[in-house]
Amino acid sequence: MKGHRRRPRLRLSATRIAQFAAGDRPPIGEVTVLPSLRGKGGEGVAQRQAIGRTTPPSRKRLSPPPGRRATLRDIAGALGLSVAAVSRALNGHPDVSPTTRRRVLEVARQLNYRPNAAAKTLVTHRSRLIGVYFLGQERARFSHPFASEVVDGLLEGLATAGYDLLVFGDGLYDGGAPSFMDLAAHRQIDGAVFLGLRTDDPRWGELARLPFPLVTIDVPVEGERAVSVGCDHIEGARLMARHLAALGHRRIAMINGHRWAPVSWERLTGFTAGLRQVGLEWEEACLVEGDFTEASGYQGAVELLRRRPRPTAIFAASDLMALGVLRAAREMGIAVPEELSVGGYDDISDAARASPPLTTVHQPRRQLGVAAAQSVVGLIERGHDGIPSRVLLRPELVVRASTGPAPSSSP
Amino acid sequence: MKGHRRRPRLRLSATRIAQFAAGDRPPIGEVTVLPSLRGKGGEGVAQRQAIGRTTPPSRKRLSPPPGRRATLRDIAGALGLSVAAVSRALNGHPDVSPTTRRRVLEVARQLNYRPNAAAKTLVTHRSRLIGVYFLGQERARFSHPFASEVVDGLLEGLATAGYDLLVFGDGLYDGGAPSFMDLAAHRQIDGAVFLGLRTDDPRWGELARLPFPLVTIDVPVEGERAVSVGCDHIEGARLMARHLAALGHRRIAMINGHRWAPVSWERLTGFTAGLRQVGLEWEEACLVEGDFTEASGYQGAVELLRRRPRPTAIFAASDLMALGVLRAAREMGIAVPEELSVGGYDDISDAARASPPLTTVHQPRRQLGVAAAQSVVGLIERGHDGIPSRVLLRPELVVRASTGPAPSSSP
DNA sequence: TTGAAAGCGATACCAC
DNA sequence: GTGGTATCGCTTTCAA
Repeated sequence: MKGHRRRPRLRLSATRIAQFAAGDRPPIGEVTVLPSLRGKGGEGVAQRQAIGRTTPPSRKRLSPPPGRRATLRDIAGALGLSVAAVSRALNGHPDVSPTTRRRVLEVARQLNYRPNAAAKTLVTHRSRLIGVYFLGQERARFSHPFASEVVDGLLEGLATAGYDLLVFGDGLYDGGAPSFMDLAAHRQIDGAVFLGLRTDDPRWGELARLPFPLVTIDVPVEGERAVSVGCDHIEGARLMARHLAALGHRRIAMINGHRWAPVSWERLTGFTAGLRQVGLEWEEACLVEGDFTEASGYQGAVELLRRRPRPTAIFAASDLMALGVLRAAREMGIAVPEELSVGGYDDISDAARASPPLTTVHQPRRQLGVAAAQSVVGLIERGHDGIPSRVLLRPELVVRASTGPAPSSSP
Repeated sequence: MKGHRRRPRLRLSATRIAQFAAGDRPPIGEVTVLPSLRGKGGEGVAQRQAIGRTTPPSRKRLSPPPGRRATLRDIAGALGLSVAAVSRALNGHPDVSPTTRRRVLEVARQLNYRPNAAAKTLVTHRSRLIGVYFLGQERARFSHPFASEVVDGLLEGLATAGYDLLVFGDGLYDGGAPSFMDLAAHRQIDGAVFLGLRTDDPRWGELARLPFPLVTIDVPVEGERAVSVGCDHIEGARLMARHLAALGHRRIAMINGHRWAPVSWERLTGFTAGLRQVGLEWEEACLVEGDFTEASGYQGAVELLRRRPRPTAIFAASDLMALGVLRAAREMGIAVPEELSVGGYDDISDAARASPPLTTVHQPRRQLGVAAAQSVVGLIERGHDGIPSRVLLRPELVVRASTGPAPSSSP
């Protein structure tokens, strides 16, 4: 491996931009490569010394070293200081004279200095990198309607705190599910966020030994170095139950998610509790188990809608499944909401645009991500003191056209 | 900074899992922290020597050093080799004896050795990190319907090649748009992918000086170290034009994206060319400029639908805008497709579920991402030889219910 | 084929 | 306050 780098040069033709702005044609950037090689080894040292000699601690305007980025040594050399002093000045240590700090900062700016994360990581054992694990989704990671917005919030929260995000995920690597630790070890991540973790994941035991803080979304985990962030799904499902009951429905069915997701248990619990609160009985027979996907919602609906007497309302534990229910109803010629009310969960963007628009339980997905970010960062930087071990955000019922009064007579 | 690390320990109660599987209650992981500190400094050296002494080159079963990850020195010590030899063996250099390599690999496995990316990056100046820049989207990054799936493909392609993905984006950092280089310099990324780059971005000139290969999505850029990946939008828009014309439409309007996106020019060009091919005239008056958002599509539609004679078909250069058109038509009491045909572009997931389902031009988004990944990696590892400077994927017309025969009489 | 040693760029300890 | 220096884990000459 050579370690050398070409430095490309791009010239964007301003005329072309102007032309395109005038609706004429699109701009084309032109990139040409100049053969200047990246300096290394002895050459680099020579350059550094040259900088030290030609620029004594004076007011001369400095410019970045050619062919490579400025380092602490460059700043130290230009100022006649030691790298140690420069490092302290740059990192805000108290034991630097104000004058020195000022001069260091100024030269750093002039040389366009940027700290080298790799070097920093090597010596501090801290990378300022957070790993996000997308679990149980073969292909849809960022394009998963629920996960994507959580990750958006996560990214925002982490950027604010000065952390970067690294993505891991099932199905991305050869040879089945790789160990969490293997993925993490290479990049020395400081913390991790888990999305879609199932309780039957063979690697559950591994979470044990992760040498960094972790946050799970929607999966309760107890411990000093772990935080779980999620919505209060018991409450969310309860809201839906009361809404349907208030509309006069009595034969209410539910299509739940799979049993390996803690949220399934929570939503079922909340839903049945809600029905019970208004004096309705819940029968096990009204429950069908899906897996959160559209297809499973469709299937579950077909099964439920063939029963006699037919349920007048179906609560699906995810919007995707609820969309499947709508499709099944449409195909079976059952009018929504006249003959059947349908409730979903998540409030994904498709929900509002479905026909009819879906009544659902809104989850503040972006805030979930932000909360997750704050939790990992808090755990990393301040330890578990003052960091809640569990963060529960409030879900909200969104009533749209897919639910309506119970039909007076049953088919 | 101490550099010390606690090692957490988590015990997952197996009974609880079983109970939950039985529908009883959800599993709770229990994490407890043991006070064993991470070794460093002198301590670490002592451990290493101990390993070297207690395990001479024998067949003894080795285990990872306690409290820290194994390093090359551990392997070397256990085998009585030099770190240099171990490094060469692990990296597949030819100048190692087969026996040595075998033994090194075996010990590495036993010690659960993982290379340290930071150390490697520091010396090789290669990080195996690719930066993806989300531009021009304040909040929706991963949750943007177009971008998310491209990034999914990108991630997949990169993982296959052994690269990781780092995310940058506008609005993530304080103080306005930061320089591309500033973001990249810190982490020493090996290459970059740009999404949503506008031709009026003040940082265009900066692309010039990026010291690594770059790929733009949907923005043509020429140069040895740059590749642009996208769809053939001229062709895509042409397909839509011919489809609408074939349905008998004569008064056809278009809502384009903003002029700072090269795709806008391409789609307009293709659309007018398509109309011309079938003998239709294109009037500038039929063009409204939006900005790809739903709101701008709505506005544009309101404007167009107030005109007399009213257009009988509208082509929106993005599905989001087309959804806005549908909303406008609905509010204005104009039936789609009976009185107005609507075409979109992108085939986002909402398109198929819209009512009526949207006729649109499908873009293979995931493949776009995969192609981008292959391009950056190719550029990095093999230089520009044999790497196409531009990759154009084929779009596809998807006909759904939002387009239909032109109404015989005009309102 | 292997080993010794010089860094890569930064931090932190210990003197002064 | 400041400087010298060992060190993080690894790659890469250069000798042996």
